[in-house]
Amino acid sequence: MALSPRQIEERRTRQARIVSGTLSVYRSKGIEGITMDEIAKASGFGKATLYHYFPSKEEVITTILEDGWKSLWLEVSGVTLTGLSYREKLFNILKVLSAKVQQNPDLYKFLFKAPQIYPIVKSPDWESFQSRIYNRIESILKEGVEKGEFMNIAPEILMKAMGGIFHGLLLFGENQSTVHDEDLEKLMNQFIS
Amino acid sequence: MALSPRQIEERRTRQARIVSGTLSVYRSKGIEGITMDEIAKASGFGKATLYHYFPSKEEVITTILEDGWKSLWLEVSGVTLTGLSYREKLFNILKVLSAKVQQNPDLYKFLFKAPQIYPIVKSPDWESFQSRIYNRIESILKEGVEKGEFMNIAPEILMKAMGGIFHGLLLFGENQSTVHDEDLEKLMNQFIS
DNA sequence: TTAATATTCGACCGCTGATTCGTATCATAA
DNA sequence: TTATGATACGAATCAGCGGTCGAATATTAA
Repeated sequence: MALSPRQIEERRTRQARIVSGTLSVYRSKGIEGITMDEIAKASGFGKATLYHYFPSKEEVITTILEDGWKSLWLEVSGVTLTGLSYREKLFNILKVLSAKVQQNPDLYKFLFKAPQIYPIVKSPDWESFQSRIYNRIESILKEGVEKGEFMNIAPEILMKAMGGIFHGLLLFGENQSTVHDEDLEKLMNQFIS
Repeated sequence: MALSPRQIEERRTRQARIVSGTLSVYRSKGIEGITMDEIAKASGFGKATLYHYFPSKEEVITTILEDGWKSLWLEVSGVTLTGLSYREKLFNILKVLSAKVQQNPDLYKFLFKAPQIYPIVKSPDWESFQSRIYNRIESILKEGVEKGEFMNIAPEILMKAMGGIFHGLLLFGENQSTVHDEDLEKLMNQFIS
């Protein structure tokens, strides 16, 4: 018997509740503290019930990764770039990324930390979103360097350095005081040109 | 009965063998793959024997952290800074760090990754070495900014960004192609001034 | 030589955490 | 109203891992 629309809707709501419970466990107990018992407690279900909504813990994790990377990608892909200088293109992308990240830092910390700890996730769909983002940035860097708008250094290195700055500013340390667009822009401009 | 010098020496050798086995497990199986069974296999001892040389797994880990951070600090503290511009001071320090890190990337990846995963290591002696390094760099940044030699931005932010670059260039990704001093210098100069 | 100590190790113990079982209740289509 | 599936969950089960045990073998100070 097929599920009614309402039932499907409710299933989704409960899945979302579980996902959000998982993130709240992450927030309070760190990534090692994420156990099915804790997720159950935090999301208000019995432990066994979780398995009606996700086939495994891994699936909970990958759902978070996928939702997160996808939403970042949607943000990035929505940025209009036509008729802008490379510097502006780059900065516009970084700006939306930074806004998104700062609006829910724990989620985005999780996005970077989780894959280091649960290494071999089968069929990592989320990676495709991640690489779309990276590719878009990297190609801007590459063209910017070619056109002489950016400093003349191998684009891969530039990319790594950029990624590092982004990480350092937004995701490092406990108390990430908010980073303002002006600071970000200042640093990036300085860095890139 | 006290141990003879030779026995002490041999103990140390075996401890070193265990430490190095641990790092090789880390290299091949990642940080989650580090179990006492694996360490035993990799270092050529029976599991029980490990406990004659280290009281616990945690102690193996902290030994690695301590040795690593200490050796970084020794390198940094040996850099002469008198009579140099802030830019040169900074670059000289980064240069020795970079050399050290690139000469054994897995070890230094481990130095940064391990504390994220084994969070509450009692009496973390290694942290003192870490903070000595950070302090030395941060104070150069601070003075450089004050004296107007570096770009005018809050030194903490500069510090985070610097740390990020360093991470990004040297410790990120699987295939860290070697980063040459010239690139490092170019990036830093660009960035800082 | 011999008693004490150092060294070695596989098998076992206890715990933790993911997953499954068995069962009970609820909603709904026939 | 009743049979089927959806929902719920605490109690088992099972596996992996840190750490210990007990016994064997080597070394060495007397």
